Order: sequence, then C-alpha cells, then structure tokens
Amino acid sequence: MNNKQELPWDNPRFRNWVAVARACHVLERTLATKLAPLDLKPAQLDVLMNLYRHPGMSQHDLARKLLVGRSNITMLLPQLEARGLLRREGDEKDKRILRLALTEAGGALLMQALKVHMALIEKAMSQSTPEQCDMIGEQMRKIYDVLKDA
Amino acid sequence: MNNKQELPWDNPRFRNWVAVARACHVLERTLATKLAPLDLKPAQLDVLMNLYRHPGMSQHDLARKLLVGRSNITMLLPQLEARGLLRREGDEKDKRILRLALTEAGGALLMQALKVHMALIEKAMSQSTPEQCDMIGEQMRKIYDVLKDA
DNA sequence: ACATAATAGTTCAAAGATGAACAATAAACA
DNA sequence: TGTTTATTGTTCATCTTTGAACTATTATGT
Repeated sequence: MNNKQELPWDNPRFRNWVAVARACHVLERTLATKLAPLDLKPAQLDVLMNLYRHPGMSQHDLARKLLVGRSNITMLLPQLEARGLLRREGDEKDKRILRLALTEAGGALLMQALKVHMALIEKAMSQSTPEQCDMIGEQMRKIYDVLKDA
Repeated sequence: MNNKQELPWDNPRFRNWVAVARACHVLERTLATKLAPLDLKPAQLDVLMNLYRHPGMSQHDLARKLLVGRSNITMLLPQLEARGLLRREGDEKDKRILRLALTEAGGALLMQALKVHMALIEKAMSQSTPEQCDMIGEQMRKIYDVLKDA
C-alpha cells in the first residue's frame, strides 16, 4: 500500500481550504434564515444583485455570473417576475435574447435584503483587519481565475 | 429615499466576501467534475473523509460535522453502504444510535478521491504563500465560530 | 444564397437538499 | 416506578439544481 502518501489533514493548504468551505457553507445557511422574512432565498438575492449592477443582461450572462446552468435561470426567473421584481423583454436585434432588468419593487426589495446581507458579512468579516480582508479577497480572486476554465 | 446607505459594492468586506463565495463555488464545481470518474460526489467524499477521521461516529454527529440535516444523511448513506464503502451497526448501549465506519473498499476509494481533491486544492492555494494560506484559514475558522450558532 | 455551426432559452426527468411529522429508545424527574 | 421530555434515525412532500434533449434564431463558411 502507498501509505507514504501525505495525508491531507497534515497539509496546511488542505486544512485551511476546508475552513474556507465551512465558513462559506455556514454563512450561506445563516443568510438563508435571515432572508426568510423577506421571502427571498440566497440564489434569488444573487439574481437581484446582478440585475442591479448589470441591467439589461441576458439570461445566459446571468447564468455565467452565478456559475449556474441556463436551465436553472429559466426555473428561477418566473417566480421573481410573477412577484413583479424584474422584467424580461426581448432584444430588438437578436430575437433569441431576453434582456433582464429590475423593477422598482425589485430594487426596493433588494435594498432591504442587502441590509441583511451586509450586516451578516460585517459580523463575519469584522474580525479581520482591512489588510487581512483585502488579502483574502485578492487570493480568492486568484483562485477563481485559475479554476474558472479548468 | 435612503440613498445615503452605502452600497455594498463599495464596501471592501462585501466585495471580498463575494470573492470567497465565488472561489468556493467554482472549486466545488470543479471538484465534482474531477470526482466523476470515481462515481463520487463532493457530498459523498465529505462523508468518507469524516468517517475516516472519526470512525464509529453516529449519523447525528456526521450531520452536524457536515452542516446538514439528519434526513440528508439518511438519504445519503444507503447508496454508499450498498456500494460496500461503509458499515452501519447499532450501538450496544444505545439502541437509537447507528455507528458508522469505513470498509476497506471505502478507505481505498477515499485515498483515490483524496488525491484528486488534494491536487485541486494545491492548484488553487499554491498561489498564496504559506503565511497567507494560514492567515486565511485562521480568519475562516473565526467566521465559522461566530456564525455556527447564530 | 444555402447549408452548416453555434447560440439563447425552454422543457423535462432525475437527483439532492430541506424541514416537518413520526416511531423507537433513552433520560430526567416526580 | 411511572410520566414526561429529549434524542436518534426515518419517511415523506416539497423545492432546487442539474444536464440532456429540443426549438428558435443568428453566424459562419462555401
């Protein structure tokens, strides 16, 4: 047997990444419960956030931003559209594309949800110094870049 | 309108946390595809890893380790048990409890999967210095501690 | 122009995750 | 002891997520 293989638990990179994953998981979970009063789920909040920042984006663009399949978007949007939180209108030039935008109500709900989200992130990240926080963000962006098309 | 509210995108903590979440998401996704040849999903690998480190743990303990509901475990284990990767046997003293342990085959598959997982994490984290890596882990453990019972 | 590729979005079936209600067992305590 | 409360694991209905077809539209190449 190849027992000479270093066990991952002795490897700092492994242990530290596990910590990242756990922190992510628990924050996502907590966010879900805190958003419940607004009748919003984290995935839906992600949609609203992206539409706020990139009005007029297509469903395909949105799916890529959210690291999610296109069909997921198709299933996700009608609920939000029915609640009057966003609009979908066909592109003039390319009839395949649906352009997405927040409605007024969508923007208002987003602002409420962002307060919740911000408060949670503040609580989580306020234990790090600004320098540590920036460094973490920097490293994570590197990770994303390395893996995004692997 | 309360436009004085600082928008989260201008807030370093927010931006940096978003980067963490995205890195996590993309790594999990990548892991899923790399694990596919072994017919293992990340959630199943998590089970095997925990049983390796904590043989004899109960399903309840496992659920808490994985930050997941007990029913999730109930649905997850039979597949792995049927593949002969783990054993479930009732506790002598407390007949409610099922004690879990890897089989030989489970351990062997785990070792294969760990190579894949390690390689991926190495690829992701090798861009950070050991000091940065440790600092990230340290901060993430703090986040977990703050949120774990919130 | 015409045939072929690629792209945007949808549909659908299968797999996963979740939480509430439940059965069996153990613990607390009167 | 007997009754109440907690705990463990399961079941079940519901909701998400996913990936593989599929349709409609646009781009590409000859």
